[in-house]
This record gives sequence, structure tokens and C-alpha cells, in this order.
Amino acid sequence: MAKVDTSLVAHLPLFAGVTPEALDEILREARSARYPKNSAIFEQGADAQSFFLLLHGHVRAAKTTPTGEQIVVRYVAPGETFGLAMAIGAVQYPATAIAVDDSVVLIWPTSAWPRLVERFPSLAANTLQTVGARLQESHTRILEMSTQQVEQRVAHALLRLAKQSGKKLDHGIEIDFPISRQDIAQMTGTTLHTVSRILSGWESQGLVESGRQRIILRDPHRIVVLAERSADSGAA
Amino acid sequence: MAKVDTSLVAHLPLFAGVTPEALDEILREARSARYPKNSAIFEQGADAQSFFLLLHGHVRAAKTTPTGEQIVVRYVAPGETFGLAMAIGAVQYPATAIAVDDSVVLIWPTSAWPRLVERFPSLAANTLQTVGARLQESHTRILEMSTQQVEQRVAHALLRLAKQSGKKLDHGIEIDFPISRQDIAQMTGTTLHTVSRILSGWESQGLVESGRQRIILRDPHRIVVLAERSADSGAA
DNA sequence: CCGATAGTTTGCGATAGCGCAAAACGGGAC
DNA sequence: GTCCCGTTTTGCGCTATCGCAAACTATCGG
Repeated sequence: MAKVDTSLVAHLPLFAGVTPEALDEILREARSARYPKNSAIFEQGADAQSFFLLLHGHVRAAKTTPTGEQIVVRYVAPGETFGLAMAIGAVQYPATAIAVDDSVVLIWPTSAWPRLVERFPSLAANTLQTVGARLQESHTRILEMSTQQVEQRVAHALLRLAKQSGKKLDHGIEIDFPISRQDIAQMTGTTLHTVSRILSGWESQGLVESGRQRIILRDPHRIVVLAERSADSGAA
Repeated sequence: MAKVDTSLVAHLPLFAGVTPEALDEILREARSARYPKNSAIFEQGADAQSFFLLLHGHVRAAKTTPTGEQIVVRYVAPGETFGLAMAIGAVQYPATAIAVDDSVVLIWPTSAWPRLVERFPSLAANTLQTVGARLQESHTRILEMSTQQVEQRVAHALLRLAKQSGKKLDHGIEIDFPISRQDIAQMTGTTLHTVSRILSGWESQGLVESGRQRIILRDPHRIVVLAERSADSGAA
């Protein structure tokens, strides 16, 4: 069992209110693992034997319908937990987790959760907060899907990604993991074709610069404007 | 401060693992109140000064956009909590809660939450479970909005309502609180017109019987079939 | 009992976005 | 350096669903 450096994770919201000694104890129950790019960390429907904390890299959580369609539930950034099925009372993972970049995670056995929560109640409180925040995001997403057109939804999605995982460049903000048109379509409830058309349009207006699984927001401010306008005209 | 009968609420998931004495102590911090039909319990954006447990009646939680459009986040049934903004770290209510029927609720001051959680850690664990369940429902809803057509989404919504708040009749299942076409539209991301058309169609096929703010599922089984089919034909 | 009001139904264009198909493109593997 | 494969782009017809408008109808208050 690899020793994990507490200083790397002590500041995370998950461990707020946890003493260094307690943190040490918590980390002793975890092991770490590396997942190469495009490898599955767990599959939807599998028994939830572990829960995870992402240290490095990026993970995509996606949900699949019986007929094979997928949506992206969220992208996990370093410092975030995922696969918390047990905390919410699920026996199986409700989604599939794939490393979209070479990633390093901490892994706890699900069985350790009740004990940890009992010894360190703030873990439950902290987890409640993060799950609550995700619930709010989901509601926001539902609101957007109900009331906005595709272009605005894509704008919102990109802005969110930029905020969560944006790398500042001198000429814009780059989303710093590989993401395809298809992925964005699955985040916004549309098709890769429509996303491609939208990005092409934006590119010709200098709003973004994009390529194969790569997007740079060149003019975030104008994208914010796009995201917020209700339905008026906008052709050049 | 009205005395609340513990026997009425002892069996709720929220209080699982809480001793009768503890429950008594928890309830002593609450007061109860009655909200008449169509009255607001709290407004989106208001300071979250209380959290609630519904005893009788039904409550609609709805989220409004800056431009005035609304979606229904969920319907609250007796025994469920709502307005848990503080537990998830929000200072203001993210949605508006309206009693859709004469309703009775228990009300705790937000300020009591940290103390209650400290004394009774299972409260946090139980709340985590319910919030987690709601998160999953939200994801399911997003999945549906992304991959299904309106008719299927409406079918799913009605089936869910029937399961949560259905009253068994000899000739079907009635949703036992007033719900309009508009409400269903706001649950499924469509317009009241489209919902009306769909229900009219179903009514003529004997699937449902409906009227002003009233819906009876006459043939739940066939509605399940409707909800599940992907996109094939179905005209009589 | 009757009128006012909120909810419902329905018709009819308009259109955003889908779905299919095919071509162009870019990057990595060998 | 070249080939191959996954990704992206783009054209084009189609249709589910919206949006507006107007008529209709229960229900409730008085």
C-alpha cells in the first residue's frame, strides 16, 4: 500500500475540519492507482466496490441508456471525488468512469465508508455539500435544456469547462484535456453535427480556436454574451 | 410551540437509526405550520432560514430563469424533506416552494442543523442518501431529455408521479394532487400545448382520463410501453 | 344560478435541429 | 515517410415541436 502525502490533499473541501492525524488515518485506508488515457475506471452497473478521489488527470462520467445512447454526466477534475455510489445508497455504479487523460486516483474500498464516517463525521457533512452542489448543477442543466437553444447550452458548457479545467493562455483559455464534439454534444443534449456547426461558426467569428479534441476560448467575454442572450438575432 | 407526535414521523428514512428519545429531542426544535393551497412556502433567492419536512399535502419546487421561464424541479410528497439549502451549503433557496394543496409542514430553523447533525450524525448520513437519490433522479431526467422525444418523457413523468403520489382507483391510478398541463410541461421540458395534444391523444385511446388539473392513468401498463419504445410507429 | 377566470383544446404556419451521407482532415503507428 | 482510423466538416431534406391565436369549458365566488 503506497503511502500518500497528506499535504497534497489536506486542503481539499472533502477534508475540511479533519485534523492532520485523522487525515493520515483516512489516507492509510486508501491505495493509489494510475489509469492510462482512455481506460475505464469502473463501468455503469458494476458493483460499487470502491470510491475515488482524483489526484491527477481528468475523468469523464457518462451514463448510457438501454439503447446505447450516452450522456456525459460530468467531467471530474483533480481534487474531486467520484464513484460515491455507496454514500448515496446505491449498490451499483450509476455511470461509467473513463480516464480521458493519464490519471492518478486514490481508491478506498466502499466497505471503509461507514467506519470512516462514524469516526470522522465531517466527512459526511462535507460529502453532503459536494453532492448538494452537484444536485444544483444538475438542476441548472435541466433548466438550460428546458429553456435554451442549443447554441446557448454549448456556450454555457464550454464556459463551465473553462472555469473548472481551463488553462490560461495569453490568447485565451484552453480546456486542458481532450474533448471531442461528440462529448460536448453529450453534455448539452444535441448531436456532434450541430456542435461542429456551432463551433465552426464561432471560429469564423474569432470566438474560439479548435481542432481535434481541443478547444480554446479566444474571447470568453463574447461567449458569455452568447450564453445569456435569449433568442434575438446575431448574424454578422 | 406545538407538540409533534413522534409516531407520525418515526418511520421516515430521515430518522432511520435515531432513537425515540433523540427523535423527541429533534422534534422539539421544530414547529409546525399549515400552508393553504397555492401559497408560497419560500421563494427562490430568499435567505434560507428554515428547512422543512412535509407532513400532509403536496409541494411543488420550481426554479425560475432570469427571463421568467420556470421548470418544476420536483413535487414533494408527505414524509419528504425540502428546502435543505443549508445542508448543501447554499445561503439562499435555489427554488421556490408552493403548496399545491393545503399542506402541513414541520419547520426547523436553519441554525439548528449544525447542532442536530453533531448530536445525531445519522441525520447527515440519511440526508446524504436522499440528496444522492435526488441527484440520480436528476441525471435520469437529463438522460431522458437528451435522448427521448416529448411523448416518452411525458409518459415517464406521469408514471413517476403515479408511483410517488398515485391513488389507486378501481379504474386506474389517479395523481392525487392538482396538476396542470403547464406543470407537466415544466417537468418534461416542453410546452403546455404539446402536453395537451399528447394527453388528448392518449385519452382517445383510453390510456388516460383527464380534466382540469386532474389525471387518471387508466392503463399504466400501456403507458409503460409507450415510455420505453424508442421511436417506432404507433398510430392506430 | 350565473358570470368571471383559469385551464384546456385545437388549428396552422414556421423552424431549429436532427439524421443520413459523404468528403476532408489530422495524428499517430509502424 | 506513409497508411490508417477516428474526428471533424458540410450539404440537404425532413419532421417533431414550438409559437401564436382563437375558441372552448369547467370551476368557483358571489
